[in-house]
Formats: sequence, C-alpha cells, structure tokens
Amino acid sequence: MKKGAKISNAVIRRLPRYRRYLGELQKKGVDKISSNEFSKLIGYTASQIRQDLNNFGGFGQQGYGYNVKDLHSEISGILGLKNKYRLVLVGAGNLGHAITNYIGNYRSGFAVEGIFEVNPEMIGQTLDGVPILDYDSMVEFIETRKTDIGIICTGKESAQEVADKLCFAGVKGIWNFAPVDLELPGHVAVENVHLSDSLYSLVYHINKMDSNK
Amino acid sequence: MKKGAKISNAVIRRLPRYRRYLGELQKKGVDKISSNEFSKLIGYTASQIRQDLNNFGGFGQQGYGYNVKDLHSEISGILGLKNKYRLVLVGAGNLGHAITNYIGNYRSGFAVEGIFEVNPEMIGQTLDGVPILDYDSMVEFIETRKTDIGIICTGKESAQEVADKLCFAGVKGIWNFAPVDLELPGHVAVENVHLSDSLYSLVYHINKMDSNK
DNA sequence: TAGATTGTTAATCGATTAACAATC
DNA sequence: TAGATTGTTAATCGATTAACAATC
Repeated sequence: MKKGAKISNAVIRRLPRYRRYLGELQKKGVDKISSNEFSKLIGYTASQIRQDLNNFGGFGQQGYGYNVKDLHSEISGILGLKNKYRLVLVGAGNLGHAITNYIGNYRSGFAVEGIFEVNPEMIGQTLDGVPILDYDSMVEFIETRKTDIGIICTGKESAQEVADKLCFAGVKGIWNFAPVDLELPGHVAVENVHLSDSLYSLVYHINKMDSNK
Repeated sequence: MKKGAKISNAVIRRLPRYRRYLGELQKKGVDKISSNEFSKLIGYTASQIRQDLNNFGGFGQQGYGYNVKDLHSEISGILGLKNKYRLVLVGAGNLGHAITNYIGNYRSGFAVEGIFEVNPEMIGQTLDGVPILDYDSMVEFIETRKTDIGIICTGKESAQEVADKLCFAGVKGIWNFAPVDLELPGHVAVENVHLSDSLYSLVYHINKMDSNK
C-alpha cells in the first residue's frame, strides 16, 4: 500500500461496492476481469476503477486485467475485514434487534457481545443469543472485553451521552443510528446511518421526477 | 424556486441536515440565524450554506440573516415533506419490523399501509398495527391504494424481483435495504441503505486511525 | 444612514475522465 | 512479437470557497 497518501472518502465509499461485485463474480466462477468489463458491470468508468485501485497498489497485470479472487482479498485487507471485531449495542428496541440479528447472521468477523439497556424489564433477557445487560455496567464491560465498536440504537436525546460513555470506555469507532451528529474525540471514528435523511432524499427525487414529466 | 437548474446530489443530501438543525433551533426558540452562525453550528462553510440555499431561492434577508421558522418550512417544501406518502414494505423480518415501527412512530406524513410476505405463517398477523399480507396480492394493493413508495427489506436474492413488481405496480420510489444495486426504469427513484457498506467504511477508518498512531 | 449579511460572481480546489506510455 | 490492458500523467469537469457588490 502506498504510504502517506491520504485517500479521499469518495474512494473509501466505493471500496465495499467493488468488494461486493468481486464477491459475486467469484461466486459465479469468474477468474479475471478487466477494468473495462468491470466498468460495464458496476457502473463506474474504467478509468475511475483503475485510479481508485492504484491508490492502494498495483493489483492488476498489463494485458490481462485483474484476478478476481486476489482483488477481492486485497480490498478485504484494505478495509480491515481480515480482522475480528467485538461490538456492543446500546438500545434494545426494534432497530437494535434488527441490527443485532443482521450482524449475527450475515457478518462474519463481527460479533455483538452485549446489548445495553436502561429498561429494567429487558435486562437479563437475550436477543438472538446476545445478553441484554444493565447500561450502568457498560464501561466496565467494554474495558474488560476490549470492545472495538459501539452501535448506538437509542433515541436522539441520549445518543450523545451514550457516545461519550463509549469513548470514555475506549471503543475505536461508533456506528450511529440516532438522528444526531455526535461530537467525538478525533481518534474515534464514526459512521452515521441517518434513516430519515435517506428517506427525505428519496422523497425529493420522487417529486423532482414528477415535476419533470 | 429557480427553474431548470439541475441541483447536484451533494446539495440534496445536505438539505435534510439543514432542516434537522433548523428544527432544533426552532424548538429552542431561536428566531433568526446568519449563515455565519449556522456555519459554526452545522459545520459547513457559510459560503456553502448560502450557495446551497440559493439554488432554490433567496430565503434570507440582507443585513439580517435567515428566519429559522421560514427556512425550515421552505426546506420542508423543497424536499416534498408537506405531502403525504403511502408506503408498502416487503419482508416482515427484523429489519422490516424496525423500519415499520420507525416510520409509524417518528415520521408523520409517511404511512406504511401494508407489509408483504411470502411466509404463510406470518400472513394475517399485524406488525405495529400494519397488516401482513400475501406477497401475491401486492400489485393489486399498490394499484388500488396508489402507493407512492416501496420499501425492500428482503434478502438480496429476491430484491430485484420485488423491485420489478413494485415498479410494475406503479410506485414512484424504492427505499432499498437489500445489499444489491437494483436495475430500475428511469422514472422510479431509488435510495439505498447498504448497511454493510456503511459498517465496512467505519472499519476502514478505525484501522486507518490505528495506523496513524 | 451605517452596519450587517445576503446573493452572486470569480477563484480555487479536488475529483473524475481521458490519454498514452509502460509492460505483461 | 503483437495485442491487450494496466498504471500514471495530463486535461477536464464540478463542487467548494473566497470575495464583494447589492441591499435590507
């Protein structure tokens, strides 16, 4: 990997998509693909594909193209998907349930080890085999288990306070589903999933299309 | 609103965020805000805020700033949030449950009217008061109810087939939670929520930060 | 009116696309 | 070797930022 160069976020956001398509190709038994063929499939220009990949190294071979399996593996490595991650989730509501289930069933390498709640009626139960624990015990849990990632599935009112606690306890990243922009120390990564922003953006495009008729 | 000008997607994606902050300000009883004050709050440059807003019209007043309530209302109008939307959801799993619950409880103006499933054991039940119906009856339901938006909460295997059916039945937009890129006719809007892409992007940043230590 | 702040034009920056020499 | 396709530099395009005249 090229050292020092700072990669733009636009590139990073395309990597999982490259990886996804490469996974599908692999499943179909495709061995190699040229940037041109890949372009037709994934919808980015061949030029962009080559530029993107060359941020991280020369994974192709002139006159041949890219080896599908190797490239998939390289991108997995770049993203950090060859490591294991320990997670905790805060907020045992419907969304928390869905995310726990999603990770448990579909994301190998990621394990939700504890779900934290304030509602005493839920504490002690399990969700998809993951224990629901007292929110007050979260910091100690994270410190002991060396949790990597905290997932916030609370309402917006408590999200910042939860984030503060997660950071204090030492998580490296926060996956935030609450509709707020969290203030975090610079060394903690954050990724927001703002569902309503996404829905509103969809609605804008629906209306735009209508008005273009 | 300026006619004809095509607004970039980057601008559209900032609108919900502007609106969210304006809503908070309104709740706090703030009447007016300058682009400079807003900049400090929201983290975009004052210049960008003014540029963005002027894509749609001159909502401010020289020497004064922007009226919080009016601007909130204008942005709601631009996004199309003054209309009502009828939705259906496909896939009554955990994620479908969470999304139904989320829309029912937090998003006024949006109503999930039916949840469609293939699993016969679920058909006939309700989820948050919304009936779970036979997937085979979906097209007729959408045609009758003039459904605006279809939400796909199925696995990736069936997502495209569901999308085709939604389009055939006449929805204007699709909110897609399945990890695939759907092929849709040009007049149907789509918004993807690719959870794993989001998680992978987070993980990249976690590792990047580690390596910068 | 004077001061403040917008709306808008111009300058800059960054990301995408095109071109082509290197090379398998 | 000839053909194909990458890696990489250069050109273009678009988005962000800066500057300032207009105006409340």
